[in-house]
Amino acid sequence: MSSTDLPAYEQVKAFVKAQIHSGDLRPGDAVPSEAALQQQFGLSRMTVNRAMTELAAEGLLTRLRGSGTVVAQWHRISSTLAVRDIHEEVLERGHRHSSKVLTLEAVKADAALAQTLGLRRGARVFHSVMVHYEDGIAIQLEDRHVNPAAAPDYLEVDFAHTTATQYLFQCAPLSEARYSIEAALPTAMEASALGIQGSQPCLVITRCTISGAHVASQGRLVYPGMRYSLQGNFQL
Amino acid sequence: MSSTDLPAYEQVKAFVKAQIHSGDLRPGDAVPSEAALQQQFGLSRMTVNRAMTELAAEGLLTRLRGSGTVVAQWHRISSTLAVRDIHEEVLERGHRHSSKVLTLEAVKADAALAQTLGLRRGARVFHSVMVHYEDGIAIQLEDRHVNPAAAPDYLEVDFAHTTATQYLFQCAPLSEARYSIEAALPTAMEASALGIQGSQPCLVITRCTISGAHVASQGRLVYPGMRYSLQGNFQL
DNA sequence: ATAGTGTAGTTGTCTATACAACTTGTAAAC
DNA sequence: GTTTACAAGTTGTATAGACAACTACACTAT
Repeated sequence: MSSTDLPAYEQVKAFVKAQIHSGDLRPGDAVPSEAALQQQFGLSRMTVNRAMTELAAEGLLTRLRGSGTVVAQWHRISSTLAVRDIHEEVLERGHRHSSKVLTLEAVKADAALAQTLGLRRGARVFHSVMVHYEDGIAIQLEDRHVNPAAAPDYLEVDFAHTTATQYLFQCAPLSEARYSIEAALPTAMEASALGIQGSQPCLVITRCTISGAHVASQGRLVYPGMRYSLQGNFQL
Repeated sequence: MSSTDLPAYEQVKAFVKAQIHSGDLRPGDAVPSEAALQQQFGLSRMTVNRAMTELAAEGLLTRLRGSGTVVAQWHRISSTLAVRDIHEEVLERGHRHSSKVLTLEAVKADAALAQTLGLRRGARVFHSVMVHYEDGIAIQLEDRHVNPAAAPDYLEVDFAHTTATQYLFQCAPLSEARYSIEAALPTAMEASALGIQGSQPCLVITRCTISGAHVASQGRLVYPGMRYSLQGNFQL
């Protein structure tokens, strides 16, 4: 019966969004109180409250108990950078994925690595280097150091049938991650593995995943700049 | 009286999070139903429902009406890339911000630009190029094309007292944005403006902001790779 | 065996109410 | 004028109940 089939709280959200959208409500402006919206829409306050609470969680509104609700100053783009398996990612694009293991070994941690993994210097850590291909073209080089405490059998894994990300997800559930994205030139080794020239800029994602108390792994993901870009879309 | 001062629904969230955290619940595993948690915690269903709904919104759980709740397969990193003013950003880091306008003009749109801005070829658009400095060091080159429909007085703005982002926010509230992040070499002009060598890789963010029906602006933001990195942190 | 039916269980939404915590402005007391 | 006290308005949280929409599974009739 209502205009559309959208739930009532979604309609309230859409209404407020539209007003921000159109410039009717500008950052800093006061938004009608829940009581006002409740009357206007003929809904219970809980329903209106859900709408407003969600908009606040999305970052569009700033609410203050006792004072009121205003349009937030900065609209955030929440780029959901997925920590996910590149295998799945390639398949989702409808392409064929393959990979090659270049290195799979145990090494002694140097000072820097020991610090990021939370181990003492000289501790045994696993090291792997792999290249991932999309339809035969190299798109990612994955240089990873793994904490043995998180994945004791890392060296025995058959990476023809699973990927490092997949395996690590299984044996060390993700609880926190830190990453940094920068532009850099590949090392000579990386350039040759990716089949590009050493002067070609690459997107480098350095990622550190934490599982419970352990730092599970530290990875350096190198993407050829010409073949890859991180994309995002932010609506409203 | 409850263990902490956290609201009940937050305690339920924390409980489920902890189980995922510890590996007690793994991706794909079934999570207790709302009815079960309701009994276990002695809460009403609405309270438990709020907890679970929020966890689902955060991407930790996947819920299916009629079927149940399972731990989500991929934990998303929501990197909140803020569409915000670089001026504020620098000040927040406790540094000094300054900028220089290199170009501020009206030009005729070529085919590509006309398409992204949703105008016809040859239409009048505004074009600005600025360099932003943090404590005197160039950190961003901002090359921007603006739709006159969104900001008619763009050429008259005094960019000594305001920034392009700030001004555009005022006259064209943001409703949607698309962006792409890639590594690339700067053009000769960009390199000299930033005071770097043309062979130094840069992080290039191409951003397109949409305000209502108009595409308000299209920008190319170039960051020297050695001086800038996008950082993110994802907890739980 | 197969198709259809029904039932129990699960999540999605909504209501009406209640109280708590907080802000703001006004009025009273000093 | 300054401080205090109070009242009205606002959001945050929680409850108990209700119905709808959907799934999964067991059971029945064919």
